[in-house]
Amino acid sequence: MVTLKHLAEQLNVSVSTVSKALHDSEEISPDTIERVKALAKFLNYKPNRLAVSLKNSKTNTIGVIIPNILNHFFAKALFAIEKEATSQGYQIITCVSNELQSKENDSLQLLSNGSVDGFIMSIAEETQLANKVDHINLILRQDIPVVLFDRVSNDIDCGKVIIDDFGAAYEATKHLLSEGRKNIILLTNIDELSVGKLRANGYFKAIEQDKNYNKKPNVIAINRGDSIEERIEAMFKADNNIDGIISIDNTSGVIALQKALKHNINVPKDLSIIGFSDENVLQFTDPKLSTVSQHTLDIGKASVEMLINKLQNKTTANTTQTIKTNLILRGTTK
Amino acid sequence: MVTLKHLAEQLNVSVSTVSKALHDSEEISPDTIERVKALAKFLNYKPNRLAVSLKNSKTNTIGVIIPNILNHFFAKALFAIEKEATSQGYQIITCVSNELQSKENDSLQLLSNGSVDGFIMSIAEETQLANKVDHINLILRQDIPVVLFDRVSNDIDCGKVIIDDFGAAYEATKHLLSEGRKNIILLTNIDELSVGKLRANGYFKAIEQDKNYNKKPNVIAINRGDSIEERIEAMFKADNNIDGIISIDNTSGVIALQKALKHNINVPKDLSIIGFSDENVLQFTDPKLSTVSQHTLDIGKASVEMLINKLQNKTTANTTQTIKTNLILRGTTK
DNA sequence: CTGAAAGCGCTAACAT
DNA sequence: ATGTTAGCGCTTTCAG
Repeated sequence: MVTLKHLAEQLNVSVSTVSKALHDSEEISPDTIERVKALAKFLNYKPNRLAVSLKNSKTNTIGVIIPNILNHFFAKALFAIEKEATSQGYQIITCVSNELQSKENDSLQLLSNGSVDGFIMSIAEETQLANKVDHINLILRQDIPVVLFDRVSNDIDCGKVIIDDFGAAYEATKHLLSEGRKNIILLTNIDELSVGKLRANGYFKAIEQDKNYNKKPNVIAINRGDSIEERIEAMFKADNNIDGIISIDNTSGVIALQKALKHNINVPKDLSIIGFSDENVLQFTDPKLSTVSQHTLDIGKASVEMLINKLQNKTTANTTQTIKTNLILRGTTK
Repeated sequence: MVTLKHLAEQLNVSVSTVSKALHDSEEISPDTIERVKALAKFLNYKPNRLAVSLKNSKTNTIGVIIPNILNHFFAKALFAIEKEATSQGYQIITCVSNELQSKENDSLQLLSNGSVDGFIMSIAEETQLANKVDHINLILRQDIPVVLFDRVSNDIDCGKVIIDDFGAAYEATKHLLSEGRKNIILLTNIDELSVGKLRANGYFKAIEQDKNYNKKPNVIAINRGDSIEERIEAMFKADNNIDGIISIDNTSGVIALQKALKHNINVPKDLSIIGFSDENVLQFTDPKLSTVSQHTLDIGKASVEMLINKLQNKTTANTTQTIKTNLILRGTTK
């Protein structure tokens, strides 16, 4: 590896002269600057990032901890985070918590030793269920900024990027009601997560407000480990008057659609379905699923911007940014 | 941040004593070791990774460059890489090339400055099309080990982890032939990639060897930007005697199945379909797609193992490891 | 058993 | 305009 010292020796100048020259310091003669740069280029000199970071006490690196990279929402968020971070001159170190609090804590510990300047993360399911967030607050207390996205906690005082989960589900339900649907099911496999609860509340509120709707809210919560397909099959068998489904996670909607078609239910004539965004599965269905679009790319981008602002002391307050969603009506709604 | 110096001052010993104590050096008295460790634990001391890396000239970090994180194959590979690396005490820094040679090169340059000990990567489409791999060879020449997985190049002399693409497609095609299929189409949207070519060759070979098969091989290559759905619709319209489809990428098979069902073709009675693995879409189809399973997790794991062996000088030769695939017959084959 | 000192590669205040 | 020096946090040789 080529170092400043190498360059200095070759050119018979001091290390500091070389360093200054490469930074276009006023102190150095144009002539020297040119010679230094020429040799640096020739030898493909690249400043050692570790040394620079150690010296400056900043790494230009962001630690990203996501619960599950095989979930398309998080993959997409990671994609956006990587893109925005790179464009702002930051690297990212990625860790996957696998929904486990222990792994989440390990990653936090592992990286909070000078490896990263701050964290962007979405809380593991286990952490959220137990609402044990001390490990994250510990990081904050070490003055390492954290930005939470999607899955957040009220017990953590930090920057947050979320969507209006309540409002999005409320609007989606209202749409189904406006179609005149009389038997609307809410389908969820994220019942215990903060976002799941908020979305369910949006559904409850919309139902409750509608004087003409006679049925009680009806939630089908699918637990981890349960077969989504079987639950949905059973649902259709148990009640053949379902005329509206709102799925608040990113898979059960597609599966419901597929099962409905298999049962020869006419979608959207006799049954409307609205899912929460996962655009990548849309190409696999016909008709195409109507969804609440989460603008995942915006969420990732906003998270990076918020963290970098913190890192560069442009912001000091902890704000919560709400990314707006929109209902995209495709083939599974009237 | 707590440093060795802090501990040393608190305990009235020297920095080197503290360092040695924390490493259980024989030179230090058990008593001192205990005191040092107790304080370190109390203050939650964590060695600064940058300093350690700088000192030791190794980072215990692997640079991972993948073409597209929204492709489920790569997301899964990344998942496996992260998992195995973590379990072996390595961190990963993730970069996404977005199939662009320029971004691939940027990442390589960015990280080859002491940030990582080695790379695991799959070549960007652009790089593979042009077969311009100098930027990768440049890294190798700097003695930074590289392991390539899935998309490789003969012009790069390094460790490689691949599947037997030729053999997998050959076997899959043979299976369709053994069912007595007489009009088998090969569907691909990765026509230009090395793996795509190899798989197509497997198909050609199987067809060629079968004396009873009268038709010529028939490849439908879908280009980037083309609508997969439209191409497949057109395919079914143009020829209503298709009785076998082998899809060698991880999406066109599912789409073909969906379109076939829409055209009321009886799968698998009148049409068999075999895809290349993308287990995550399986839950969305009925019948379930028969696939060549790529064992993506094994690919990721093997890549990490190969790289770490290189890093730890356990291996010196550049080997190519072939992960075996297997044909999983589900609902879309007889 | 413990400590001093050098050095990893870099930056920056402080000479000259 | 250029050089000297100190120091970021750590490890390790060598001296005591």
